Amino acid sequence: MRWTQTYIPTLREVPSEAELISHRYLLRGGFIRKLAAGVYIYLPMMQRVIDKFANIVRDEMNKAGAIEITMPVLHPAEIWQMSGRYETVGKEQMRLQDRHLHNLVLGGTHEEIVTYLLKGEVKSYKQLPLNLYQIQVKFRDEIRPRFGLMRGREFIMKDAYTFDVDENAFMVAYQKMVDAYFAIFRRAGLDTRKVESDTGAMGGKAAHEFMLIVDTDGGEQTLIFCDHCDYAANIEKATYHEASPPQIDAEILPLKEVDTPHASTIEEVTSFLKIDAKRLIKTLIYLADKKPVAALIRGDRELNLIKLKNHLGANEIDMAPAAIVEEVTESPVGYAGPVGLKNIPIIADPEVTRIRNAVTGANKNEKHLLNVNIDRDFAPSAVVEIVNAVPGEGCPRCNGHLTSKRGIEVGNTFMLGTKYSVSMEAHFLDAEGKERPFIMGSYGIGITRTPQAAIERYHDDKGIIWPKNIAPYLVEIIPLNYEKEEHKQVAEQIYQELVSNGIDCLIDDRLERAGVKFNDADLIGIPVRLVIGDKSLKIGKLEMKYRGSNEMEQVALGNVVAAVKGLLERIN
RNA sequence: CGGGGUGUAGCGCAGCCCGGUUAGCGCACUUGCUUUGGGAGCAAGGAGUCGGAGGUUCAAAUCCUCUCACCCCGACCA
Repeated sequence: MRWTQTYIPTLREVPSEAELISHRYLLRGGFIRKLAAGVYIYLPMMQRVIDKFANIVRDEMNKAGAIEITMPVLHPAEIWQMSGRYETVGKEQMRLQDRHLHNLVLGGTHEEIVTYLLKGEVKSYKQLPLNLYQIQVKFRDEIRPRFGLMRGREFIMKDAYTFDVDENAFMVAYQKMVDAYFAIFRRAGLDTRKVESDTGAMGGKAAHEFMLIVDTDGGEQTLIFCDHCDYAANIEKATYHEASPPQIDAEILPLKEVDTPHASTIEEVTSFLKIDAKRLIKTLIYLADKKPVAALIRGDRELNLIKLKNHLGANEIDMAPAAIVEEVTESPVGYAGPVGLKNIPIIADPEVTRIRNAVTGANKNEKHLLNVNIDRDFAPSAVVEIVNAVPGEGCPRCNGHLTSKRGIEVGNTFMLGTKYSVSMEAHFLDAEGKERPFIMGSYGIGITRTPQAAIERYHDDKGIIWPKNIAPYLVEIIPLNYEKEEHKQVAEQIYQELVSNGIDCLIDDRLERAGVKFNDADLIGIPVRLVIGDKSLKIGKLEMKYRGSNEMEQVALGNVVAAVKGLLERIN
């Protein structure tokens, strides 16, 4: 392709809206333009990246036995009512009405639609297993779209759905998808990690996420790894055992109320009373589906809202507003404690039950209680782990210790079980003629998000460094002065040679100065750069350079195709 | 949803407090000449409903009210 015949509107200045480096380069490099919050136009360069990645996905999915279909984006609301998700997915779902005032939704995922499809079609175990997938636009009305393609309201996703006769068959299908995912990301030049994750609104028994580890601000998820075994989990899901439990007092002491003027935060209380935060019980008041609950965690821990939400089986969970806290605790915010707390469920983290002679709020203004003890002074209604795992603590699986990294989710896999087949009554007849629900799985890959994640992972201060297999072009030819007949002729000849050898090639045939071309080339990040200029032309050569390194190599004009192929072999 | 902020030429911004010529600057764009291995120089030029609506005033980008859009932070604190 010729630069002058395609459309690559690079920008010199940084658009003010972009925060993440990858988002900036997408805008500056002329890959995307914003139409509305979380809604983007994919320009020619982005289109090529999307096509290349989608083709890798398609190829590996096909190899794994999945079959491509295309389902509608527009769904009747009734189908979502069948599974019950119309009520539970909430405001993330885009909803609209047609001229007949019929309720419709724009699909953010397609479990209901495939299940509905197969419900009427697949009636025998002989027709299974089945794995259907599609690559198409999805809509999710995100609370806060941001970071460009990373969290958009409209985006492209590959979603696959498996249907199996039983648990064993399902595990085979699931593992096939996991293997396919690793193959896909490896081909795209991305080293991903599989982590355990929360199932969220999708439901089902278990789930995994495929994470690209990054060390930039783009790492939207916190991940927990074991330094010894292969335990890996999203912080939402990660669990742990205490590596060095605090010492427990020998004696249970009598309850005592003390004044703690102006000390309402953990820090203020611990420094005022000169105690370790590990002795403190933090009492947090939440509203779970509008009903107040108290969560007790140790003073040095962080609450894990998802764990709490899952335990309660709530759809929505929010911090209680001050007025509710005051009503429930009969005291100003900052002095809540479990002793004497009436009429609301008290969920305690297991660590809390192991503190002897703890410190808590007294449910009175500027007062705390000392020597609080479980059973004698309060009784939790449930004891469940509701705090975040912390680096340094013990691995739940082995003797190792936990560490933490940041990552970007590029794919996910869900073990759905029979959630959808049962609720939507999608059954088949097994070999004994018995009616059974499908065992299902669903599998997503962010087609537009993954390339941005790749940029977040592979870039320098001049621009993108595309992995070769998702790069918009493999080679960029830069004739330094296209007006010079010799530069032009050599460039054109090399271009023809490469193209006829099936190598994706972009030639910068603009009448721009060298500096402009170099800077744009660095920005758009095409892996191999061929520079044609007087210096090396004098000796019958051109210059070849990989975008990811500073080393330049001179290549004889007659040997360019072989040299380019050789270089492409060696790079990511 | 809560808090903060921004809307002025394609992009990045100044002007707004303290109302007063034809609303500026840089980049980009057009034309000409020179230049030509890391974002060229000079000259001439084109381009703006000052986000929208209403109001105050002799006079509004500037003050007031409403509204829309977008960005950032938060929703980890009892």
